[in-house]
Amino acid sequence: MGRRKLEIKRIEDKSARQVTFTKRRKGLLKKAKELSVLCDVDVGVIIFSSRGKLYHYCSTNSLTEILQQYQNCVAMGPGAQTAVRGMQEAKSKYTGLLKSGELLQIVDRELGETCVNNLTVKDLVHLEKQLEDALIQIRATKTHLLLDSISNLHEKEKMLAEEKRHLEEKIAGSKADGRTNKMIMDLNVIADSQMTEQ
Amino acid sequence: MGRRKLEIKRIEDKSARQVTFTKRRKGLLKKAKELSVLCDVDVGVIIFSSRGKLYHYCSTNSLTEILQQYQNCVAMGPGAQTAVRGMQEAKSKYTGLLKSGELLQIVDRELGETCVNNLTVKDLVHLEKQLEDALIQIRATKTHLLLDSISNLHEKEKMLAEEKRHLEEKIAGSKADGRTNKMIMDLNVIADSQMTEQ
DNA sequence: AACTATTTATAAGA
DNA sequence: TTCTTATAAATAGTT
Repeated sequence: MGRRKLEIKRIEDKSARQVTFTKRRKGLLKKAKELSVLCDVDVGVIIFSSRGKLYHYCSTNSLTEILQQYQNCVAMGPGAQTAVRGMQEAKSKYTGLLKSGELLQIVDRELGETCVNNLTVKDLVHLEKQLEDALIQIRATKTHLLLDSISNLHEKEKMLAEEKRHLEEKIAGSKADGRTNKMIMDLNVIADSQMTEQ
Repeated sequence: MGRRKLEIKRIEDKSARQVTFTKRRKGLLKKAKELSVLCDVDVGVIIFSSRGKLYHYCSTNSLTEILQQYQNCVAMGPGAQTAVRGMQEAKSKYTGLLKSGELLQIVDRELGETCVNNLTVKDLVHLEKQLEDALIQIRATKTHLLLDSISNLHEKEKMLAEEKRHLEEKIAGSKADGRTNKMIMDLNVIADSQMTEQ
């Protein structure tokens, strides 16, 4: 839908790709919202730009809610072990920010012009303060990240423990009164209803 | 985009809602795919029908991978946001060197952005190291500048002391044999040469 | 960042 | 339902 028909393959021109990304990202999020409103369904969209910036839409309060539904449905099924591997791949794929000391280059550029620029001790004290403030912020962020990560892991641990308990109860129940056949029948009914649903 | 403009609110007629759901679901998943291919980004879409049936699209092998990335980002949520806000305040306080806080802008760009950025602890450690290196360099330059300044002052002190000694000698001499006029001429010559010197 | 010529998506009709 | 078609919406290339 534009001046020309566009072939669906990676746009090589970086600038054009960025423009298209902005336009289509907006379009996708809008359509997700419309779908959820018009049809009264839960929708979640997650977009990671190549530089790792996140954009998302979620019809409910938190995407986490939808993700949990999703993980209940799917992650339990085929391969839950691949999750960890996938995460590590994603991490190593990340090229890292401020590649090859962009920051130092800037400082160098400023300091290199010292003679011409008539940089004073006062200027340096100022610059020093800026860097110290930046460091403090970085460290605060890092600390928060670590603490949040830890509490997140604790949450997960609790959830898993609870799930385990539930499963154990179910197993104990089915062993106790021989309802195995009934259970299988019920599952088939569920499967059929999902197959006929559009 | 149909025969009529459609208001974006829940479609009450169940049958019409179902038809629209089918069409728009297909459209959304198609657009998600196009976005990921055209712009080379990771995209995940999750749709739960009102009856709990799941539809999804994922640009990578498994949605789980994307979800992990997402949870990495969100995990740092509130804490990081506070840090970012603090950063922005700090930034607005500074003008001067690195015009309009170029340095902090850069750190800000990397750290802040929207509510989320795919920053890991590793990234922060990297950024921290860069800032520390920059600080070391700033301080070295400052020290150098201060030492230079001090030795410069010592030089000047020596020179002035020597001049003083010369002048005293001359005064002593002129008192002895009445060469006062010649001495004044010599001082004028010195003053002129200093004014034309760059 | 706007514009506009086209393509694409889709609401209603058959 | 599925197919068709008129129309709205999205957007590619341009300025």
